[in-house]
Amino acid sequence: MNGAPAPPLLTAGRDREVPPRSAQEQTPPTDQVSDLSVETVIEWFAHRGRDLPWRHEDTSAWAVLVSEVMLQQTPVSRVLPRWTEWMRQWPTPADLADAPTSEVLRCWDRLGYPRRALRLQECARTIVREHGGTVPRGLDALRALPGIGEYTAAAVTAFAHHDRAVVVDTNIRRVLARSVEGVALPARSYSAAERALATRSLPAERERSVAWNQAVMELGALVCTARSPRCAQCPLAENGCAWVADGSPAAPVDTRRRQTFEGTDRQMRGQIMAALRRDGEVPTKDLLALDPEDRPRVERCMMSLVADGLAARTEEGLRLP
DNA sequence: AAATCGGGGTC
DNA sequence: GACCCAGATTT
Repeated sequence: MNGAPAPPLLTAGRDREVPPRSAQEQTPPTDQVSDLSVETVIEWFAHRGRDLPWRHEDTSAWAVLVSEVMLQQTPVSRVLPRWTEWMRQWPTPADLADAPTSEVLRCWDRLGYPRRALRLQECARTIVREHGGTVPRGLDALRALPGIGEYTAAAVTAFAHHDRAVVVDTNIRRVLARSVEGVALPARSYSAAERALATRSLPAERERSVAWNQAVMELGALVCTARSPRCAQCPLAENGCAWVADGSPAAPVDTRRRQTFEGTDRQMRGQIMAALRRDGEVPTKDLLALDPEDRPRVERCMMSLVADGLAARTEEGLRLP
């Protein structure tokens, strides 16, 4: 555990400003979150942190895992009602394992990336089959579960099992990029240098590490936000934030452009899934009407949904699996 | 390393 | 209209 050799400490993101260091420098880098900052952020969280249901003491490890999967690329506000209904219907892994997949996909509703719902059910089945129905401990065992990657395995370890783990999500990346590196935004892709920074910023003591993970993530979600950070309310602003100390320099303009959603297969798949959730079964002719101009696109998306296990073929068209 | 995978709120 | 959101998986 944590046995991986530390990546080169001086590698920085492509678009990072890094103070020049000589190549033969021997001393370990000091750029990390100070003990005082850790205390300050944990204290801030105690007063300003949100009261989210999956943070309650009596919430099961499984319920925490479900929340983490739902929160992958999905804002808290949209997860809240879906998580509540989901946990009411399927409180344990065994409950979800036995549920009809069509109902699972309907309850997932419009959370997006519905393959997450399929993987969550597969995850439940694996937990029942291989772990006696209880969420396993340990990063390796968690990572082996469907739909559980590096982040979610660490989050479940920290927030469900209350063990020490290096949690790095988009919020934590941003807080560390600003407060330690002094840059407005982290690079688009997650680097080994960032993992190393998060690792050396994590308090050694178990209980404090859990509190830090929770608190710094919340700070990124509520204060150190991507668009217009509320530095006036930030406990780090006058307490060592490198970005504020630097005069809050703007992020370099990003010339790359993201794929527009309109007209993509993703949008079409979403429309087909919406129709299936509503009617259960939909004739092909009705699906083709979703884009009369581009029949190949509709057929391609129907094929991919079947291949993903999100839909099944009927004589007429598609139905929920 | 890059592409793909939803959907909606927000600026 | 572009960006963002407690990422994972595949190529």
